[in-house]
Amino acid sequence: MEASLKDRDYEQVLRKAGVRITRQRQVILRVLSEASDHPDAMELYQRASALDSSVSLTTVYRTLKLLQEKGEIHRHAFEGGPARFEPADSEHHDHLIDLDTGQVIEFESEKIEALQREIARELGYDLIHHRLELYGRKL
Amino acid sequence: MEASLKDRDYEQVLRKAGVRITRQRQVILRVLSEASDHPDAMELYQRASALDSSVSLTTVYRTLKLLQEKGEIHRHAFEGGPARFEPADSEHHDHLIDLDTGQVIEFESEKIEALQREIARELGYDLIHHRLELYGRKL
DNA sequence: ATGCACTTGCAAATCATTTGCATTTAAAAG
DNA sequence: CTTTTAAATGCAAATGATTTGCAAGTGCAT
Repeated sequence: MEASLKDRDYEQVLRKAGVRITRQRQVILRVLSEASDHPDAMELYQRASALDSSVSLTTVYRTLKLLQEKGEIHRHAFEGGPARFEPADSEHHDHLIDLDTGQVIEFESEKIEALQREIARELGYDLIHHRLELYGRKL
Repeated sequence: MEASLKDRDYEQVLRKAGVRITRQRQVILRVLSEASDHPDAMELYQRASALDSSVSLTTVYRTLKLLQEKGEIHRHAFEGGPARFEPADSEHHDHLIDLDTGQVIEFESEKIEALQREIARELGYDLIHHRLELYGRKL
């Protein structure tokens, strides 16, 4: 299963950073790596505690923060709702949010990326990161 | 003063919408129209209550929501901080946030706008609105 | 002037997230 | 394997931003 491969990846990173691999963390890492949607903390908590009832929402939040700091996951605060998460392993991309369903669609545009860097530079800034979200409805 | 002109504008819109012009709202409208930075609710509350101590934070929030619904102001939830507001009268623009000072710089790029619409369409979506924020540091 | 629906301030509620603390546990050391 | 101990956990309470219930106050059409 690809999931266990990814789990291992997370664990390696965490171990290397001197972080203990607890039972709860294993479950959360598994759930995270199996998610292809962009779940929020509560959703992850529900999926995790279904596998192991000893997982608490607090630990989900703490683990998410940890992984975020290690750069293993990305946190997205989309409009009107809790933050949603996704593994960081894929290529950089931005998001289109379906206003009716909340579904998140990923896309990338090197043209836009380039324009952003150019604009920042023109304003005298070094672009550290950006947030580009499109909100739309199915045609 | 330009401020009083804008105040009047806000009042017209609100009156037309059947909204009562209270003393508190007048002060909040004035403070909003005089702001050229992008203040948050607490900042607006402080500026407003300095002019009229009867203004409460609750009313600031209620008025902001009201104006937002009428399309008179824009609310921006930038990363890591409370929402910030600005009058809606100017042209559409996006924002560059100085990571060190929190300063907000406005910019616009018709190229990026066009690309966004194009991307949404390619994904089968009608673009309703978007959020483009650049986070950077002075060169 | 008068009435009443709209507004207000305050306190309490909400929502997402974080933190304090006493208890448990991973995993390094022996 | 045991011991040791700093790190991690769950729970409850705290936070920060914003909203809401409610009793009291007030625009403004008549």
